[in-house]
Amino acid sequence: MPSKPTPPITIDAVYAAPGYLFRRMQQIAVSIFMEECKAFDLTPVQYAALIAIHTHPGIDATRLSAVIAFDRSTLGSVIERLEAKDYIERKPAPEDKRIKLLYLTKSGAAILREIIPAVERAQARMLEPLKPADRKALMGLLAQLVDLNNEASRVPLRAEDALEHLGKGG
Amino acid sequence: MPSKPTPPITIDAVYAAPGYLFRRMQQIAVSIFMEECKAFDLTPVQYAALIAIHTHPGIDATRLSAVIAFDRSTLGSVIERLEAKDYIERKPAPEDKRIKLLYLTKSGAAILREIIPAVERAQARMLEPLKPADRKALMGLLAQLVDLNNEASRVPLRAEDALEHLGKGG
DNA sequence: TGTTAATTGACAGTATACTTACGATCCAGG
DNA sequence: CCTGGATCGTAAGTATACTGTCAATTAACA
Repeated sequence: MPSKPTPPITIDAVYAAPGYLFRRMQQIAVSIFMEECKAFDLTPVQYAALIAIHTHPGIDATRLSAVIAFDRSTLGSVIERLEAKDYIERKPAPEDKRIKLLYLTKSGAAILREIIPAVERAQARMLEPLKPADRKALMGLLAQLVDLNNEASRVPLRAEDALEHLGKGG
Repeated sequence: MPSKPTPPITIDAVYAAPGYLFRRMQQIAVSIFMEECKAFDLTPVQYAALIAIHTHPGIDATRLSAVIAFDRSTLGSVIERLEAKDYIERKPAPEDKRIKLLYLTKSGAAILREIIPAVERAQARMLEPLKPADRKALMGLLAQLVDLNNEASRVPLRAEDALEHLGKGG
């Protein structure tokens, strides 16, 4: 059996690789999001952070990073930018001097309400080329895969654990 | 009908959004790639660039960016790093003083051969949690979606067009 | 209680991505 | 031949991501 040792080293293997397709799809998704939301000066990451703070007012940066599965280091600058735009504010926590609690400002709540239709349009456009049944199938499989691979990423999603500090945890 | 105007503004809507899942899956994919390939000091992007140069020796940076659908500006620094590691070399094109042609060095060809098993392991690990039939279904749908959305991204893939300069185009 | 563990936010450094702009160069038309 | 438009590489500026480190602070434990 002379053929098996060396797989063909060509670009076509890359095109079909899961990692390449995931990267490509992410690029496309960001591009569509930015296009639909260009009137709002909000990136996908900033949008997710705002939503999370809206859902969990008074959350701190570390827990926020767990709730949206973003890197904590990166989140620092994201928060800075949101604060500079006056969409959120940081308040020191009385019981723990290390922590700064995050809250939406009125501007932040307002832009969130306004941007939602654009975001929904963007999300719809990403899947638009597929037939409705295929969209469902793809999202189902992807949600499954992301969930099952949760621990493989450096910043696993901890949607539940992160909320105990707010007194809502079980 | 009082209920329809305002969709619920919660983090759960984000978790189910295509854009969020694509971003999350990309994070996971990069994480797995880096873990499997940490012995080689190559990022996914650098790997794809090396493969593309290996497949199309003498390609220039602009065409390379089209072949792997990477941003041209970003690619400049990627090429710099690959050159610094002595994996590729840039040679001026005699017929066009603007262009620099890209070639793999011996080190570049060697590391490519060595890293391939690790890359294959990484690609397999990304899909491992799914049943084989589901892996196929997911990859099929995703490949379809990426292809149909090709023009939506800032840097559409131009696998074929990019090669005409090499005298192989039709 | 006092030392150690762990946690939090911040920073430095590297690597993608994208936008815009600019000089050098090539090409097409006149 | 020469001017305008296109293309090439490059750079500056912004925004994610991740690694590693650090000081301050808190918690845990002997």
